[in-house]
Amino acid sequence: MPEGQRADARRNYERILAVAVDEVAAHGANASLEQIARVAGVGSATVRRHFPSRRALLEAVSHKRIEDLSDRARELAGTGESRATLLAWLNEVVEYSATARGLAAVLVPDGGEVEPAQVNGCAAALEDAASPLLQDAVRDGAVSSEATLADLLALIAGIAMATEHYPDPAAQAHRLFQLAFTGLAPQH
Amino acid sequence: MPEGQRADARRNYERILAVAVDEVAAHGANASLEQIARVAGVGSATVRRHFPSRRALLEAVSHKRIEDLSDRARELAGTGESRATLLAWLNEVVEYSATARGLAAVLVPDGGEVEPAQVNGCAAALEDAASPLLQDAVRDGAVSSEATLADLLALIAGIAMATEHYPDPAAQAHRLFQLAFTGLAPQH
DNA sequence: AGCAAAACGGCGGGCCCCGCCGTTTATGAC
DNA sequence: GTCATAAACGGCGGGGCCCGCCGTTTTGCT
Repeated sequence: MPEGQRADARRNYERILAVAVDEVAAHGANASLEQIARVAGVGSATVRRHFPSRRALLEAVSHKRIEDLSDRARELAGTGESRATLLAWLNEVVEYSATARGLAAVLVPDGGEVEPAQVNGCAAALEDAASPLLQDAVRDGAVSSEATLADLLALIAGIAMATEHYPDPAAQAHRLFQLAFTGLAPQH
Repeated sequence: MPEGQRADARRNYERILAVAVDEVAAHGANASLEQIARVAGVGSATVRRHFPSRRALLEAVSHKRIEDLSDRARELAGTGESRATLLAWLNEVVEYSATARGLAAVLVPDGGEVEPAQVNGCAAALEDAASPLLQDAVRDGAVSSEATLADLLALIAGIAMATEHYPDPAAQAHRLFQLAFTGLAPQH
């Protein structure tokens, strides 16, 4: 949001964002932009001015949650047994991805990127924040050294997408993630 | 496809299905039904008559592959070391899910189901066919007894969805699945 | 050949996204 | 307070999509 923005524009931005949070929660990442405009009481062009793409809107919708998760990762760093700490944080990502619809979509590429190198500030922020957690767990030999945070986040996003329409999405997402974390068929 | 169907209807069905396979491969599970009608040279109502929902179309598109995978599971049953056999089959599912777009979508609920109990003949067919592979691996203690085939297929579907727009979707999907299979942080 | 029913496709309705442009509104300078 | 300017607005049209409808066409059987 640029400096020197007019007050009315700012008000509209906040209003649209608040409505978008609710609409995405109700209808998922494909919630109608025109419906968001209607509910917010603005024209559809106004929605587009503030959020030039669906992805931009979803990123804004998820921004607070991504900040919360990043803060949480920083809180957890160095606080306990490394494996359990990492798992606790990842379980919070799973929980958010499964309950806050739209988050999974911004954690992975959506095919609309012009420059792959410039995408995914959202995932990058989470990776940066959780990097110490992963490093501790790898250093302790508790976690596969091959897994990157990008892998972990993509896996969680995929699980959230696959379970979105299950009767209890969050429970199913946690179940699948737990299976993957522990390993479906670990080698001894 | 009903018995006693007219020859023209049959020809249209096959034509639409052939075009749908290509369009879904090119554009993913959300390929436009109208575009499929145009390319097939039929009216959009004809597409709907033969495939009353998008899911029905995707299931038909994926039918051959699901049959192939089911056949493959039956071929593999009892042929070797149980863990490796199961993994080989699952890797074929990963490969198909990542390269044949549309398959992931039919492996999980899509929110449109009226009766949950009647859905997912596709996943059920794969589960049935691969059940002996999983049982062997569980019996041998090579695979977690908690994982069901429904879990495995949902996980693979999620991975395919999350990696769909990566530069090399198949490689990324295999990577993520391998991590999950071996375990991100197996307990000793 | 005639008939009945299956199968067809064009159309309208509603919705969505997107770009456009005349109108409105907020802001800063005087 | 006034005025000018540019930011911001919203309505509209275009194109696309999905869906239901219904008159027309086509097939297959007698």
